[in-house]
Amino acid sequence: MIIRPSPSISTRKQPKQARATELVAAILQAAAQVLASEGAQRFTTTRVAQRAGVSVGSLYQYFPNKAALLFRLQSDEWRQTTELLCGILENVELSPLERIRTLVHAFIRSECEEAAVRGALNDAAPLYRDAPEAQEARATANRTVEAFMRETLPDAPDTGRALAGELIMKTLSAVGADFSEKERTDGEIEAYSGALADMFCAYLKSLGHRC
Amino acid sequence: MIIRPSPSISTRKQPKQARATELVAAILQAAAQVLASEGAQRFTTTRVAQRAGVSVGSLYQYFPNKAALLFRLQSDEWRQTTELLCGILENVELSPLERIRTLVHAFIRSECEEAAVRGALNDAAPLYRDAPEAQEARATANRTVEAFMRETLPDAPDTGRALAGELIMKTLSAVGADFSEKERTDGEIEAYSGALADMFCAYLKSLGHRC
DNA sequence: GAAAAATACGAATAATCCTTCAGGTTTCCA
DNA sequence: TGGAAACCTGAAGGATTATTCGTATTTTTC
Repeated sequence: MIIRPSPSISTRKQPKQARATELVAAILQAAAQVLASEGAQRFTTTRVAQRAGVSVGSLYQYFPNKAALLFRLQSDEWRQTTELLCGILENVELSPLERIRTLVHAFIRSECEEAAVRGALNDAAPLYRDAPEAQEARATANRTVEAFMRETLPDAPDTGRALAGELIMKTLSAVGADFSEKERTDGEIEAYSGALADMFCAYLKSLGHRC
Repeated sequence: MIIRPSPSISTRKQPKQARATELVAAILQAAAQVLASEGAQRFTTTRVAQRAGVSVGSLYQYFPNKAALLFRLQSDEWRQTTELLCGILENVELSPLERIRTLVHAFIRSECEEAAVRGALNDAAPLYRDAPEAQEARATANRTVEAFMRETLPDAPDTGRALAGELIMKTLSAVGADFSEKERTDGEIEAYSGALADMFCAYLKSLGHRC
């Protein structure tokens, strides 16, 4: 059993003036660039500051430590992805299975668009994933999926439904991360997300979804 | 695009005397212990040597660098898992779908048995995964799966079959890794591997497997 | 039993990195 | 306009780590 000291990620200070806001934005942008071009291994607060054209000290005024900076990047990605996916899930014009298909496609494509950043962010996950903030973010995502599953499988027993939701979500995120580790062509993305959607649909049908 | 210098992992020297063989064994055992108890972050050659009761210098006589030691651990796990799974895939007394079910269960269980080591090994993957040796190991695994898929889906077109095989393999390994990140009860393992097998079977059936 | 080969040792090296802090600059507001 | 608050700086501290290499010990060989 691994016990990692959960890094304190609480924000240190909020920018109040315009220049500070710009500075934070510059740092975040630089951080993503460093992550993408140098990898998680060489992701360094000094390097980020240098790339942003500011001093390290400034960085530490708005991020208490390196983990906080990484978590912020991850958090922003999450928010972006969540919005994308929720929009699809709530689109009542599509049947549940069509929504799944659309969702898988959108997710895989979005993962591949910034493959380098997301891959490196994944490699760095041990640094921030045990923070309470990160755990709560995952819990929120779970609830959305659960609601969708209730709609898709109204007759299935609660436990089976919850399990199916968890499985689909885990599969999507884990396989998406793995898939986006290499650069992919549009054709590959199309084929892969199609197959993944096929698998999910076949599974849901077998669980009693009436189509 | 991330370009990592691929760490040279070629073996440095083979133990020729009995004491050297024992030393290597002690190092490997200690390495697994350190990985499990301290995590990838604090996995250090010095710490491994200390735990093994030998000197760091001795470690570096049989492993050219830290990555090589990690890769050796991963490699041993792979060999072990591969043997387990091949045994199941070649069991002609079971139908293909029964084999899938058995395989998924065995794999998930095996992942969970040494969850701590495998999880940490995963976290450390960036250090060794780009080595040519690691890439070749993955290629070998692919061929086994392909052979099985040919048997399971004799009528499907080649491209679709290859994709399905890749998808199932990726899903299994990615989801297994994610699932084993927390400690699991036997019940959870049973339920989860059952659901995963259900999903694979439903998918294969939808692809035209006659059952 | 002595030379050679293999093995073991571990202090020292060289490099990297996170984070702080004392002191200067800019912006705000009354 | 002047003081307070916010902001920015970057050299330096403190800590960790991967790896080497000169030396000492053990085993093998002849």
